[in-house]
Amino acid sequence: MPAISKREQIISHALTLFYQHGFNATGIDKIIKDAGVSKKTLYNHFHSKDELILATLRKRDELFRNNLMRETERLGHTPRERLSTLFDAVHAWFNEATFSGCMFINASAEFSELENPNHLVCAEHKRLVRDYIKSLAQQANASDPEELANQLNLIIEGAIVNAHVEGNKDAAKRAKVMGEVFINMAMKD
Amino acid sequence: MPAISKREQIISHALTLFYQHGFNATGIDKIIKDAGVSKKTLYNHFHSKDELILATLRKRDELFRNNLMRETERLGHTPRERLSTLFDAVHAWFNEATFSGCMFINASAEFSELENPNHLVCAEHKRLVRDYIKSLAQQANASDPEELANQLNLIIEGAIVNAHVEGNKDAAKRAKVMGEVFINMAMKD
DNA sequence: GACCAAGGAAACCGATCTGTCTACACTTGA
DNA sequence: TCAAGTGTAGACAGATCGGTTTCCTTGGTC
Repeated sequence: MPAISKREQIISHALTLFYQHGFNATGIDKIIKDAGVSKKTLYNHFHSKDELILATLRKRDELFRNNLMRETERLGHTPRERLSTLFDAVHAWFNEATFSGCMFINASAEFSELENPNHLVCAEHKRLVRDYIKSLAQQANASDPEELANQLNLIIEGAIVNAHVEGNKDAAKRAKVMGEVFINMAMKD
Repeated sequence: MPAISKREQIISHALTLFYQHGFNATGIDKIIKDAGVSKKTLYNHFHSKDELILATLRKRDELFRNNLMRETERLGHTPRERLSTLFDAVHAWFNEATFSGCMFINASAEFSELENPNHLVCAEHKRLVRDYIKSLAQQANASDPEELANQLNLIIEGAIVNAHVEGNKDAAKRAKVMGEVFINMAMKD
């Protein structure tokens, strides 16, 4: 058993390539070349490119949410603070050198039918992120945690679009100010 | 001179195909088949697929903004009202049968480098939409029209993502409620 | 009637796509 | 020692990609 399994190796490189160049634009040959595996090995682990895409999206969901939660909780110590530092974590993400938008928004663009399995994973990811925000809102005793989560999530989505389409690296700062408005509204009553 | 020029005919069909299936996933052969023109004709009017994509995005920008402005102004009669009916126009868009997200967000996903000409047109489109909102905010005597436009725009972007990725047809309703908060804040002082 | 630009149909080009297959090397456990 | 499993390298298949070219028709215009 190698230190990193071939499967993980393939997913890891596919992740980078799909994220930077898109799904349709990234060929299998490029993936196996970067990952340093043979085509046979890839097709031993994944029956098709689509299956690889699915596995890649699932991996990205895991990595992304873990990172978001870790950063949010590292920067803020009370639930109330964390509703705010959520935006700081997002800000840090926007300013990573490899930032290329939200992989799930990007995937939804290429697999636009809602029933498409790849698209479904994207919707699921968005739901899970919102669930996390909701749990923070609940711990902070917001008046309507679900609605606050929906609002903050929507603001973050808007900031992501702003950051990616227009290259606005400060999109999260405005989003934070806007978010505070709703956080305060949900706290005072 | 035909009623509809071949050029417009090609752009029109390319628009539908690119919007529904994406840019990389849509082949030239499919476009010429749908448009009912020969490949020769297409390459007489456009030197490359990329040039066609660029022309298609420009056309979409024109059509989209005209429609957004028309609907917004049909539904609201004062500038203040129109800041609000903007969201109703967006709501109607989300509920069109062919809704498939924002074509410019989608294009930015496939052409992710900011310097890519196709991506630049997307950024320009977003700027123009924001300029329109800003002009409404100015007419409504908002305290900081530019900032209000940035805020409402960000909320709309978030709603678009919500509507497309998760298929939430009511995303614009929440966005409207959220938008009103900032509109009221910018009006009272 | 002569000319010409525009378009249509389709062959063709080289490249690339996803996916399959063969041949061979290496490790590991029985 | 041998069999099985896993890997590599890479040829190959068949389709499709963007794009070029050839040949032919059509519809004006002088």
